[in-house]
Amino acid sequence: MDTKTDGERFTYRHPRPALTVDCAVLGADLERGRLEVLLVRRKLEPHAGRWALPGGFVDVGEDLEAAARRELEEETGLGRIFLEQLYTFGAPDRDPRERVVSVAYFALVKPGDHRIRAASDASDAAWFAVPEVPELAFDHGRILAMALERLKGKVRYQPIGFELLPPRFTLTQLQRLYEIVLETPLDKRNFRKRILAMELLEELDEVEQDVAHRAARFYRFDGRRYRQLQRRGFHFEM
Amino acid sequence: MDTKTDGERFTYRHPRPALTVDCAVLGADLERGRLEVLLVRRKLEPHAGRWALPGGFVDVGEDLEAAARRELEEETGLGRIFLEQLYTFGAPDRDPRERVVSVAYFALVKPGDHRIRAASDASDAAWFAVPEVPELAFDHGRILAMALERLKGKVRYQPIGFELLPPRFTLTQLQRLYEIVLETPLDKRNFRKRILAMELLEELDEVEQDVAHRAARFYRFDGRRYRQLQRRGFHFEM
DNA sequence: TCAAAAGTGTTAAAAATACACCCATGG
DNA sequence: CCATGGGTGTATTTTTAACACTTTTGA
Repeated sequence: MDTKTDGERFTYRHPRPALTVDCAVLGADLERGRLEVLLVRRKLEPHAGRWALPGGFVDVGEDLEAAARRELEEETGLGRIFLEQLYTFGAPDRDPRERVVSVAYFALVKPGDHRIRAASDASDAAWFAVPEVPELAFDHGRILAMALERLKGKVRYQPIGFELLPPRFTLTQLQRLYEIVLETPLDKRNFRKRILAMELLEELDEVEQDVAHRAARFYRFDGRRYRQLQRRGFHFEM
Repeated sequence: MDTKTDGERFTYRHPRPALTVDCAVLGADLERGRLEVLLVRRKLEPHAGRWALPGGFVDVGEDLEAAARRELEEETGLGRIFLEQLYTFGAPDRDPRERVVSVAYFALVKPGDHRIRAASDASDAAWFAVPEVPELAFDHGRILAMALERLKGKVRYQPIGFELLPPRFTLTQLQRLYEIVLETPLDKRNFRKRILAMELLEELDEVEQDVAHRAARFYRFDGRRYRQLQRRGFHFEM
C-alpha cells in the first residue's frame, strides 16, 4: 500500500496533484437575449477577490459528479440541475501554488432556480451576462469558453435547451432560446413546424395571462416520450 | 502550503486520489472489416495477467496529454498519433486498492504504425479485434465502449477517419472505413460524389500496383486545405 | 382602435437517395 | 477470356428555405 495515515496527515511515495471540480453553470435571460453564467467571488488566495467558477476539492471517497453537485449546493444553493462532465484541465501551471487538476462540469439551470439564487443571496455568488464576464481566476475563462461551445454544439442534436427554460414555456420562448444559443435568427414558421413534428412537446391547456396581445399557448417537454422514441432509433435534431 | 517533502515521501493534510491516464487506442482492419484496440497485459496486481488499456500514473509536473503520450510510447512504442481527451473516470471503487481517478484518452492509429508494433513486439502489447476483446481490468471495458461511441459520433462531422488510414488511400478504402465505423453499408457513387465535392482530397498520380483488376487511384487528405475552409465557416459532414 | 406578439401553409430550391453498366488488370 | 473490383451519371424523392397576412388581447 502506498498510503500511510499519520495523525491528520497523508503520506505517499510519489507526489500527487490535488484534484478539484469546477462548474460552468449557464442560464438564459430570454428578455435580454443573452446567456448568463454563475460566478462566485474568491475569498482565499490565490486570486482572492476575483470572480471564479464555483468548485472545490474532491473528497477522497467521493464520486466526481457528486463532488461537483456538493460544491454547487454549498457555494450557490443549487441542487437537482442538469450537469455533465465537460473536460479535465491539467496544465501543470494552471494553479500558481501547486499542481491542481480540475475536472470541469457543465450545468444548465432553469430561470426559476435562477431567480431564487439571485434573491436569497447574501453570499458572494452572482449571475453575469456572458459578454460582461470579468477576467476570471485560474484558467476558468477557458473552461467557460469550452462550456459555451459545448452548449452550442449540443443543443442542436440533444434536447438540452429545455434545461434552460421553465417547465412550461411558449414556442416563442423556445425559439428565442435557440436564437441566443446558436447566435442566429430563426424563421418562426419553420421552427414551429420542425419542433412540433418531433412530437416531443405536449400542448397544455394554459395560455399566458395579462399580456397586451394575443396570449401564447404553453407547452411542456415530454422527456418520457423522448426516451421512448430514442430507443426506437429516433435522433433529435434542430 | 499543503505539501511537505520528507525524504522520499510526500505528505498532505487531506488524502488525495491517485491520478492516472489510460488510452483507448483504436485502429482499423479494412481487410477483415473491423475495428481493433491495442491492449497490454498487466504485470502487477490488481488484475495481474489481465488485459488492460495502456496507461499509468501522471507525473506531478506533467501535462495530462503528455502523460498519455509518454505512457503510450513506453508501453507500446507508439508516438505522434492522433490523441484527444475522452472522459475522466472517477468512481470511488474503480480501483480495488485505493481511490484512483483516471483521465481517459482516445487515440487513432494508421495501419503503418499498427504493423510496426505487431511485429517489433516482444512485450505484452497486442491488437484485438473489438468484438473479441476479453474482459478488461478495472472499468476499462466502459472506457473502450465510450471511445467507440465517440469515434462513431465524431467521424461524421470531423475528418478523423483519415487518422485510421495510411497517408495515401483509395476511395474504396475510405468507404470501407466509414462502413466499419458507422456499422452500415454506403452507396459507392453517392459516397464518392460527396467526399470529392468537399475538395479535401488531393488526387495523386499513383494507382495501386499488382492487383488482379483495374488499379484504384490513390488520394491524400489535405489537412491544410481543411483548416483553410474551416476558417471560412465550412463544416465537414459525411 | 391601436400596438404587439401569436399563429398559420404554400411554393421553389437544394440535397439526398436509388440505381446499373462499362472499364482495366492479372491470372 | 474470365473474375475482380474501379469508376461513372441521372432521375426521383425528401428536406430545407423563403415568405405575409390574420388573430387575439390589453391599454
